[in-house]
Amino acid sequence: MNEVFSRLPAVPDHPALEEQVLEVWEREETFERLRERNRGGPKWSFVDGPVTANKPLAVHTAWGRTLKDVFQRYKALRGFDQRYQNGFDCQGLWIEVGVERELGLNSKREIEEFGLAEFARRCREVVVGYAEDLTRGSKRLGQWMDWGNDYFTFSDTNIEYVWRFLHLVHERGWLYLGHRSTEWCPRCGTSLSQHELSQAGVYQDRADPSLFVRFPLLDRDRESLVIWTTTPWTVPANVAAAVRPEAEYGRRGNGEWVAVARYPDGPFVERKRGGELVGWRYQGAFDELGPGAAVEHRVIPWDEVSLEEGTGIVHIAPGAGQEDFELGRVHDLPVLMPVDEAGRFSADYGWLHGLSTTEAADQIVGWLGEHGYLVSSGLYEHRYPHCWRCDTPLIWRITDDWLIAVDELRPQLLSANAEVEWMPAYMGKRMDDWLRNMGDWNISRRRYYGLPLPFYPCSCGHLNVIGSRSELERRALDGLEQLEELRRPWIDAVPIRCDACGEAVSRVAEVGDVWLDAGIVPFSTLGWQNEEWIPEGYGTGAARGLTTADLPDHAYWETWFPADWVSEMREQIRLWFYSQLLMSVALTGRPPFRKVLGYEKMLDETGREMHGSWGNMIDAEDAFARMGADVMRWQYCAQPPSQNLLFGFGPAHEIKRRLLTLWNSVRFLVDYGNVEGFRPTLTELESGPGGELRPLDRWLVERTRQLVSEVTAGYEAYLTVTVVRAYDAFVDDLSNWYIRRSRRRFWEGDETAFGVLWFGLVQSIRVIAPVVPFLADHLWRNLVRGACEGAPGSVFLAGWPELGDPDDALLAEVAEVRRVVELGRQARSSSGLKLRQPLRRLVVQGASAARGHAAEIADELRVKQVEFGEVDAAELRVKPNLPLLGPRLGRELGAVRAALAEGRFEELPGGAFRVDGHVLERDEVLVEQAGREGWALAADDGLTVALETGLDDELLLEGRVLDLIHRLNTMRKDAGLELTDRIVVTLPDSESELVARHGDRISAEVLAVRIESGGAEPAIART
RNA sequence: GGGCGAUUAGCUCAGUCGGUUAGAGCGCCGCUCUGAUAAGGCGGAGGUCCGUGGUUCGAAUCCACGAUCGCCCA
Repeated sequence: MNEVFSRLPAVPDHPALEEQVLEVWEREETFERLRERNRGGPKWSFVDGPVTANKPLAVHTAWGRTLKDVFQRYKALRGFDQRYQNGFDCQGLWIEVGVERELGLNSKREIEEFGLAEFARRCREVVVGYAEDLTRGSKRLGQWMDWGNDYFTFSDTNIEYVWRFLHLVHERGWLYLGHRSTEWCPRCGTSLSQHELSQAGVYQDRADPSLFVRFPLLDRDRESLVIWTTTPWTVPANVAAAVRPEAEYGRRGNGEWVAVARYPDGPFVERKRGGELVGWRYQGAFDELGPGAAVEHRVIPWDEVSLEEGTGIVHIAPGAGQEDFELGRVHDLPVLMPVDEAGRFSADYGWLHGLSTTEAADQIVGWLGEHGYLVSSGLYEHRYPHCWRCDTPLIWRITDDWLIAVDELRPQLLSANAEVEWMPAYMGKRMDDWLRNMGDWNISRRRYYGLPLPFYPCSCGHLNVIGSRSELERRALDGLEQLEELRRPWIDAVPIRCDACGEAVSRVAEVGDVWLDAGIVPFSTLGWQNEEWIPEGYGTGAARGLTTADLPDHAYWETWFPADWVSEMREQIRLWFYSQLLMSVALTGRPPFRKVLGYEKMLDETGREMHGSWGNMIDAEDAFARMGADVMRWQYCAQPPSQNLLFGFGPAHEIKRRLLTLWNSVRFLVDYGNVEGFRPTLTELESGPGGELRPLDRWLVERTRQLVSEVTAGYEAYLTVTVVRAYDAFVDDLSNWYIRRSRRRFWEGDETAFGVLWFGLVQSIRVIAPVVPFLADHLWRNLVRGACEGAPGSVFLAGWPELGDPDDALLAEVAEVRRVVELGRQARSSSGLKLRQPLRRLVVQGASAARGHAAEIADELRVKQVEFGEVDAAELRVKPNLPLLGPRLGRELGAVRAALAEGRFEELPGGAFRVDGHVLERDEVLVEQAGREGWALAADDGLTVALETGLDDELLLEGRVLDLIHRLNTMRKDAGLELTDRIVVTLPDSESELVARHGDRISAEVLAVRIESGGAEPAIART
C-alpha cells in the first residue's frame, strides 16, 4: 500500500536532516525560485554589515547571521523583493596583525623588510581564504544570501568611494592635521581612534607600579613637592606639577609638600593655599639625562586636580598624557616626548635609550630610589586601556593625525539619529550620548594594508585631496603603469602635481581607519551618483575575480537607500552604525537606515566569556555537527536582544526536547494518517479545514489563527523572542490539548480531526520556517508537498498564511475548560485517586463559559457526570475584590479583610455580604468553597471544583477494567506489536466478571479478536 | 570620578496600570499516564522579591538613600 506520508524516525537527526535539505535547496534552486517569485514585488532593503574575513564562522557571528536570515526569510515569505548581498571587511589591523603573526614578523620595521607588495598579496590571500570559510559556514547555517555577489571593502571601487567622501570632507573644511596627544599602541606603531578604544576588552584591569616621587624645590631650602604616578616611564617627560589653587597644602617636617585633604591627620609645619605654590620652581628627577635640563619645571594651577587619590599635586608630562598635553597648551609648557613610535626611549635619554616603557619601569624606580627621589613605591590595580587587536597596554604620544572635525555635523547627526527606530530603544540613546560627546574622528593609521588616504600635502602649504581614480590618473606624474591596486606600496609610487604651485607632491604614508571602508558601503555597493550601470563593476582592484557584484547606477541607489533595517551587535553603535551615519549625513543629510536591531553579548552557558584558552569556546562546525543549525538558530532567536546570550550544548539539549514535541505531533499525524488513509486537501490551507467541525476543532482553528497573528506581530516588531514564545505555547496546546483530547478520533479515522490537525500543524510550520528553516521545510515536504497535488515544493515558496483574526471568546472558553481540568487533577491528586479509577461526579462553580464542554471535562477527569452550580461545602471563603474595594473603603479595608479572613461575615440574599458594618455587593467579593467529607476540592481565583470521592462497586469494577486494559496494552508494546496488529487475549477465570460486563470494551481497546479463558496470568498472542 | 542598567526559587529568567496565595523552564523528589514512550501530565520541596526609609487602603512594582554586579564614558 502506498502511504501518503513518509514515516518519521522516533527522534530527528537534525544535522543529517539539514544536510539533506541543503542538497534539495541546491538541486531545486529553491532560493533562486524564491527570488524570482518576489521579483518586482515591494522592496525591503537590508544592508549587511561587512564581516571581517580573518577567521572562520564563529558561533558569535552565527547569532547575527541568523537574525539577518530570519528577517530576510520572513520578508521574502511576505513577498518582498530583496538584495541579499553579503559583504566582507578586508583591510585594517585585524587582517594585518594576523598575517604579521603568521609570517613571524613582529614590528613595522620587519614588515618593511619583508616587502610591502608581498605583504599586501599575503593579506589578500588570507581574506580570500576566510571569505570562502565564512561562506561555507554561513550556508551551513542556512543563511540565504547571493553568495558570489559579495562586496569586498578592499575593492578599488570601495576605496574610490571613500576618497570621494574624504574629498567632500576637505571641501567643507572639516579635514585637518591634528597635533595632539593620542592613545598609541607601541607594538602596532600607530595611534588609535576614540571608537577603537570603545571596543570591548580595551579597558582591562591591570596592576601597575604606584610611585610617590619627590621633586626638590629650587628656591626653598630642603623642601620638595611629592607627586604620584602609575607610569614610571613618564617621569623623565615631566615638565610641571599642578596644584588646585583653592585647596590647602601642607609641609611636613621633612619638607615634603602635599595636599592637606589627602593627609588629614598631618602633622604639618606650614600650610598654604594651592594658589600660593603656583610659580615655584623645582628640579626634575631626570634632568641630568639631557632633555629635562633645558626645561624650567614649575608649579601650575589646575582646577581639575583630584583630591581623591595621589598627593593632590599632579605630575604633568605633556608628551605622555592627554590632559597634560592640553594643559601644556594653556600654560605654554615645553613638550618632552621620550619614546619613539615603537615605544622605546630615544637616544637623548642616555642609559634609558632603547628600553621600552615597560622595560624601563623597574630601572626608573631603582634609579629614583638610589638618587633620593623616591618616597615610596608599590602596586596599583586599575582599569587601563589596551590595544584592541594585540592587547598591548597603550601609551600616549604626541602625533600628527588626520582628523575629521565633527562639530559642524553634530546637530545633523543627532537629528538624523532621532529619525532612526532603535531596537532595543536604549541602544538609540547610547548612540545619542555618543554623538553628543564624541570628539573629532581620527582617521589615520600608520600602517600598510588599508585604505590609502588620498592626501598630498605640498610644501607650498596646499593640501591636495584626490577624489577618484580618474583624478589620480589625470594628475599623476609617474608610476601609473605599476599601479596594481589603489594600495600601498604601489600607490606610494604615484606622485601628483600640486594644484596650487605645480610642484610634484607625494601621498602621506598613512592609511585610513577601517570604519571608513565599512561606513561607505551603503554608497559604494548601491551605485550612489554613478552615471552608468557597470556589470561586475564592483570587482575591482584586490576584489577582481572574487565577486560578480555590479556597480549599479544612481537610480538603483535611490531605490534601495536608505536601508529599511540593519542589525549588528551593540558594539557597532560606535563603530559601523556610527561611521555609516556620519558618512551618510555628510553625503546626503539623511540617516542610512530606518530601523536597527542591536543585540548584546554572547557568553558560555554558565555566563562566562568564551575564550579559546579557557576551553569553553564553541566551534561553529562542532555546533553544526552536534546540535544542528536549527537548534542553534532557535537558541539565538529565543534570546531577548537586550540580554546576554548564554549559549551552549546544555540549552541546546533543552531546545531539542522542545522541538521533539512538534516532531512527535507530526509523527502522530503521519502514523495514524497513513493507517487511516488520510489525504489532506491543499485548498484547506486557505479556506480552513472542511467537514463538520466540533467545538474542539473550531478551537484549534482559532488557536492557529491566534498563533499566526502573534507570530506576525513578533516578526513585524523584529522580536524573534516573541515568535519563539508564541510558537512554544502553540505546540504545547496542540499537543497536550488537541491531540490528547482527540486521540480516539484519530484511531477511528475521523477525517475532520485529521484535517484540523493537519491544518494547525502546517500553518504553524509555515510561520516558524524563518527560525528553523531546515526542520520546517523537511516537514512541509512530508506533510504538504508529498501529499497534495500541485503543492509548492518548499515552505518558502508557499507565501504567508492569511487567516484573519481569532475568535477570542472561544479561546477564552477553552482556556477556562483547561483551568477546570487542571483544578480537577489537583483535586484528584490531593485525594490520592488515580485517573484510572473512575469517579461519580464533579461539581464546578464559577466557570460558566466552560458549560458547553461538560463532556470533555468528564472524559478528561474520568468522572461520570459534570455539574455546574454551587459547590455545597462546609466552609465558605470570601475574599475582598481589592481593585473595587480599595478605593471605596480606603483605610477601613484592613479591618474588613481581617474580618473576612476570620469568617466574621453574614451572608445576605442576592450574593451580598455584611462585614464589619459594611455591605459588600456580589461583585465586590470573590467566593470560594473549602473542604467537606467525601469531596475533594480545589479552588483558584474564584473558581472551585469539587470531586465526589465515594466509590461504589460499579466504579471499582470499571477501575479494574481500565487496569486490565492498561496491562494488556503494556504487554502489546513489550511484545513489539504494530498499532494495527490484532490479538487473542487469554484471561484467568478470576476476571470472568470483567469479561462478562465489559468484554466488548476490553476487546476494542486492545484490538482483541476474541477473549479466551484460562491460565493464572493474562496473556496475549498475535493472530 | 561621571552616566546607564540590573538585583525575584539551587540555576536561567517572566512578572501588564500598584491589587488577592509572586510565576515559568531547567535541576531535585514523589506520583501518574501508557495507541507521542530516549516522550507526555500532575504534585512537592525550594522565596528576607538586595537593604533601609518614604508615598499609598495596599508596593516585587512608584520615590529617596545605600549596597553589590554589569555595561558605557573618563
